[in-house]
Amino acid sequence: MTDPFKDQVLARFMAQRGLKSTRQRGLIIDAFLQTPGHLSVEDLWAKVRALDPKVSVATVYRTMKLLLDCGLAHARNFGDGQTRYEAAVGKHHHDHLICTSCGSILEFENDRIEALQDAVASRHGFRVTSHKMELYGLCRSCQGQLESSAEEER
Amino acid sequence: MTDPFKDQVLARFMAQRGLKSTRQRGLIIDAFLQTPGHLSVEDLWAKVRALDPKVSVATVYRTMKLLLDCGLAHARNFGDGQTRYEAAVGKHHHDHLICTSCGSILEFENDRIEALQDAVASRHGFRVTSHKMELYGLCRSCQGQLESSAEEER
DNA sequence: CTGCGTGCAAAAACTTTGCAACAAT
DNA sequence: ATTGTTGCAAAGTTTTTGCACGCAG
Repeated sequence: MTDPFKDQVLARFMAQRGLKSTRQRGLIIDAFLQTPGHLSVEDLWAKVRALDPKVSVATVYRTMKLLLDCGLAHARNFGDGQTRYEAAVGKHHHDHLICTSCGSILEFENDRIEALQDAVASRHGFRVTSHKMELYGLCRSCQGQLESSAEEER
Repeated sequence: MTDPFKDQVLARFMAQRGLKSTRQRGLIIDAFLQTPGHLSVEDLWAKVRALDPKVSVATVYRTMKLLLDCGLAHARNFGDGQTRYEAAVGKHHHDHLICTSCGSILEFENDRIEALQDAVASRHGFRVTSHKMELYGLCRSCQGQLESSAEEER
């Protein structure tokens, strides 16, 4: 693993629970942490199999659950049938703009929104541990392609 | 159907596409629109079967896709394996606070957050058509219950 | 009539699990 | 040695589909 902080998070988590560090876990976790973006288990499995064709999907699923539990990964659901995973540490929290036409995903972060979220939550007595926010719409280029209908500039 | 507006939306949608109005669709759509909250297909199917035991799940799935397409329903994914549906019209847009301990869901709306979302989107050239936002954490009562267990340092 | 809609069962797609062999501590 | 881990295949879940029959327009 390249990042000493993640390394430590993981090491402590595993030590606390008596988990063992295996070759497969190493492969999967490295591949996951080194890949930016939103990976499905299928994606990740493909990457890992390139390094070791014997690793089974089950192990990938099990390892992702591990990363989820220790907070190094977040799960996302963008509406196609698959759960996608994203590295969670070493990167600011961010949310997503998703183009419903071409499927492209743009990330953004906005502290003011986060602050308002916390405010809303505490108003309801909640202690927020995580959140997700997705904005769906048309990206710039897809808007251009659908230009046939009249529209105003801003 | 009880709501003349939804009625019209649906009627127009179906007319445009040459879809037919059947007893099953009526049952399913009525049951759906009359139920507040976040229904899984299973939930909805149960309600419909109480009225007509012969309706199949397949029809429920097919009808929900219909409602999704015409904008009368929104799909949600709260992280358990099921897609949940929620009536979309005649109710302000709202977001969700989800308790990760007891699973309770609280709805809220916040115009300032919405305004910021739009601002962020247009800064990226997006035209937003919809969004979802979910805050995960502990609700008031679950915070109380977990008070006893001492917090490990991180 | 014509074609869309329905139920049923089979099939898909995605994830989880039981189990015996295996590896890390 | 002991105990957690893996691969494989079987089993679960949730959702989709093919088909022949039925029903709305």
